[in-house]
Amino acid sequence: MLGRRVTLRDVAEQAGVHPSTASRAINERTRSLVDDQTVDRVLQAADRLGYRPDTLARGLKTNRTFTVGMLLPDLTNPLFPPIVRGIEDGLERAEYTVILANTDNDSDKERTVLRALLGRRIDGLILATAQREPPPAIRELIAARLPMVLVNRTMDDQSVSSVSGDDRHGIRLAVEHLVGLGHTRIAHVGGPQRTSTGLTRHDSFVESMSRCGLDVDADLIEFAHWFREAPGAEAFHRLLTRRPDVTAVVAANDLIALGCYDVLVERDLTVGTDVSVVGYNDMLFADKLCPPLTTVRVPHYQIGLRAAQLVLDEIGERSTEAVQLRLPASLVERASTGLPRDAR
Amino acid sequence: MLGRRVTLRDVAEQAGVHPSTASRAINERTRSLVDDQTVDRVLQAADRLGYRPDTLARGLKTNRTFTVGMLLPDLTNPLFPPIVRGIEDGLERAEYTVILANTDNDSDKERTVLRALLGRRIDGLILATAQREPPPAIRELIAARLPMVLVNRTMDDQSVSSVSGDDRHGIRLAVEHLVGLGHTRIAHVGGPQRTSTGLTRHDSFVESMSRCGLDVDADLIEFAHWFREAPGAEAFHRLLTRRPDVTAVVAANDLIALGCYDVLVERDLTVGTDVSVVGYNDMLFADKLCPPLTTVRVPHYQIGLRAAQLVLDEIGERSTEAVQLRLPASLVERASTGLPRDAR
DNA sequence: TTGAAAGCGCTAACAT
DNA sequence: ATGTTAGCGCTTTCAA
Repeated sequence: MLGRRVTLRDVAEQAGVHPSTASRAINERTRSLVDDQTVDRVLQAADRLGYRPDTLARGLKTNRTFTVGMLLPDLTNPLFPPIVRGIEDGLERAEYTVILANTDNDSDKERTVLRALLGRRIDGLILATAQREPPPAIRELIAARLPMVLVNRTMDDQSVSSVSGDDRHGIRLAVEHLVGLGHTRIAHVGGPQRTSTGLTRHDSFVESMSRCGLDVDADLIEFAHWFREAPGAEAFHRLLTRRPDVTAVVAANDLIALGCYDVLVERDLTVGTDVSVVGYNDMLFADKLCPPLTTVRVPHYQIGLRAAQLVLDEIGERSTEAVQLRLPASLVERASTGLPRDAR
Repeated sequence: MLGRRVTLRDVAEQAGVHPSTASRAINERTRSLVDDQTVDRVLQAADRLGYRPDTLARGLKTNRTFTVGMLLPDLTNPLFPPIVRGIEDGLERAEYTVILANTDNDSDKERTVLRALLGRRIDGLILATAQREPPPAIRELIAARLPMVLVNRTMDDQSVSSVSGDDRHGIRLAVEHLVGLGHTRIAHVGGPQRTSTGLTRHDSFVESMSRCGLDVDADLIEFAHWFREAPGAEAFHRLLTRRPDVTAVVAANDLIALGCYDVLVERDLTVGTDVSVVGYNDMLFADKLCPPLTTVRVPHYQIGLRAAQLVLDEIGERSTEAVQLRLPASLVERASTGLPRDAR
């Protein structure tokens, strides 16, 4: 099976035809050019020998590698596995595969891994690392019209397609849920504002509060440097020190919400009774946390699936319009939210 | 940058040398064959033009694709992201990349994706799906001497290298911890016995119990069909119905432990006080569960890292001996274990 | 309908 | 130290 690779020439020889004929017979697209009987002979020979087309050699000729690259901050962030899984499944039918590259939010590393991906002649790129303002390397690729799709984020320049959840609506659901419970002093721990997710969620928080007739004091908002537990905890710590009267907090994502949990526990406050917490993403095990986290569900697997389809479309046709897909978000109520403590 | 790819010929032309000279100058391994000044000229030209070697074309010639494949059941199982991340990081320095393929524990799918991987001429294979008895396709690859490394699992035939945690010791730590707390009626919800992990953990459970002077009644053991919550819950349900007197359970992994949580909650029993539960893996958020899970920590990232090194070694040298690497496991005590209820 | 020939971008023998 | 040549496995003109 590996001793020596079975090549198209071997198949052609077996079938008693020229390699180019064998190629035509094996490729679905060109099969109609070949006599039916010949097709049969070739296919049988291929089968008998266990022939497997060499994707690379084919790519060298056709200028297609059947590979897309994906840039993401870190696969161990629970947000990404379902997205990646969706992408993989979406690419599979087209016999495409994805090569992942973790950037660890480091722009040097991003450049390096991007370089490696381009060295492999990827046919397209999926970005989960997009900032609102793309770095020069990405800008160049856009200019060069490399098929590209953003997941979970958008760029200010909307000439690149994206698939994300409806963050504006999601945050509104979160705020309305808390207001419905009777909360009025609601805080927001936002994410980095250089990302569209951070910006949109913050923006929607402010808007939704106003819409509910609540003042949004600037003290009620603090930003985490990054969408992780520790920066979330730091931000919420600052906020709570300044405004110990808040009864609820909307976190920009679930990991930041976990950071808020830590701060509350440290201050001997009970999550859900003393202070309500809402997260964002409904990540894996959000339902198993202590207490189970009320959060906004985003269809991550679907996001990945649609992103795969979009990038395949762009690879297929030379000119598709950029689209901004926004999949619906929904609220999942669990035990981390409850009536405000002064209503008890 | 993409308009037309910069090729080695372009670089050679710029530098006023023959393409093969340019190739030698650019490749570190052959650089010494070229005059220093020429090297400089070539490197400068390459830099100026933004040349990036074409990994595929190179692979076609050298019979190396700088790619390894990885078969895993499902990336969204929290066990895998840290392992994959370790593999990716371990391969990076060698400019290798990994292509993931999810099998969903379906042997048909495994064959299909394996076929796709082989079509890409992977230089090696990392298996996270190993059963104790490998399927024929894998057996063929072993016979063909495709560099291969197992992660987190081993095969009965030890001719393939593997990297895993020390399951035998890990389970022993779990049992001793429970015995130390005073438990005597300790159950085990095992994993599938066709996997080495399932088998070893069960085996070590029996051995460790005996070593502690406790009888291992056959009723105290039940197996989950698979390492996930639902099968774990079903198994523990059967067990508890038969033996409601157990005060502690050692689960074959954390997800099975979560299944046990569900069963206990359903029966109005409190995890950690009514029944103690120990998991295995210390997966992401095991510390944030309700209650935080006592479990055995396995260094997954390190497992991935070492696996990457091993497969690179095997790819590099034509004949390395198979090794079975076992990295140390340790117990992490949290709130899901406590004194037996009859000791309170 | 099939064959011949060329070439994708690169590297490795061989020749100079 | 460098150039020449050939070819990895495949597809795609162009001819027949």
